[in-house]
Amino acid sequence: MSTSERLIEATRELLWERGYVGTSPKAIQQLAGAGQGSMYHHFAGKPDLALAAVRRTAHELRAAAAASLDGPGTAYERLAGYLLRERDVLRGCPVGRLTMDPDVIADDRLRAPVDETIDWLRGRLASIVEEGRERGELSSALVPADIAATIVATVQGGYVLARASGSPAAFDAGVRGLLALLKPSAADRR
Amino acid sequence: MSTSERLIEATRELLWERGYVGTSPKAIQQLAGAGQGSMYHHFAGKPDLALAAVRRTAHELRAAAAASLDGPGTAYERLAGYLLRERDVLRGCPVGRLTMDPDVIADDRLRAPVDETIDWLRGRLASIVEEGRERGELSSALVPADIAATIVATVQGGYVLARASGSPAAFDAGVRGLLALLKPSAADRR
DNA sequence: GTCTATAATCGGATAGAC
DNA sequence: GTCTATCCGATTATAGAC
Repeated sequence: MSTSERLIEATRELLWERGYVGTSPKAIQQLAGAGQGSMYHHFAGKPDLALAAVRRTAHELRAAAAASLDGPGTAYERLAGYLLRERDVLRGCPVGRLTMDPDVIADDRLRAPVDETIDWLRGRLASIVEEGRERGELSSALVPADIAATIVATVQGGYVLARASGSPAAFDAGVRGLLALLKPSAADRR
Repeated sequence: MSTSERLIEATRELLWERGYVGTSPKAIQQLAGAGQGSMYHHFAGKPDLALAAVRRTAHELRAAAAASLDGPGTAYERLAGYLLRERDVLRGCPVGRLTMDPDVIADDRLRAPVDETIDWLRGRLASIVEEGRERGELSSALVPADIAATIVATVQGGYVLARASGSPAAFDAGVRGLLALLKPSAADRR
């Protein structure tokens, strides 16, 4: 792996673990096994390197979500597949956690990939809910965009609950609760 | 207000805004209008001061939540009251945001008030869901502890969505979606 | 209780040799 | 491309005078 690659991967790791404010160039260099000069040769500075790292992480998250959401099955099954897919729950979401970083939110270039990823996910989930409604798999009373927001929020908030308690159990409980609420009732299958 | 009070209030403010890692003693002193010696006279150091600040914030959050949850009304109405109460959405949750701070999670003393607060909230919400089930106001198919986790997660995750997009709209959408899912259907009111 | 002085280390980067 | 040297301000304190 090239030095530039190692620097980006090290930055992704540290951003996930410690956030933007908590990640120093020195720590990145050590994890990447690269010297200072090397880092500043490949990247303009910390924000530049972070941008490359965040973009890559955002793309990967999108691909992983798409893998769950684009499969076969009813709308409910695909939503359940997404919600129940394996996650490193206690590490949290590598994209969502950046929203709590004031320096990320303050920088439009850094915030953009975060915003776009979450926005894309909401849109994708909304269209699945819409499909479910049309096919009578989900209650027609549901507003797709609202339910999509609820789903993404439950996942993002589930990480908060898990990290607060030090156990993934709370994340799982939140997901179970949501799936129970989404579950089509006999009345909806008309 | 005493110097010690001003230091705690300044720390609460900065922890909310910038997190633990992003908050320096110097910034606290400036915001509090206190000198270094003054701060180290009243508190042992940054962790000690942060602990005092976090405990107070946790207590206040609990009191605010209780005010919504202990009122009159049906279970659904009280849950809706809690979910729809006024919030400084773009600032996020002063307690929940701490879970993304590695130094807070690593320190048991700092994590404890966070864990206890969220745990208390989950319990309080679960008992309201349970009441609603017993009175036939909510579907008896719901598992109170799971729904409670879903509610807290939706709120915590709603902050993430809002901050990602730079607008409170996404938070509101998530809450609307959840309320629609919770809404008792004719079939449940038997 | 509060102030100023001092200090070791880190953060974030630039310069220039190799 | 990578390395070492250097820089300046911030971080997180401690010591001791007032």
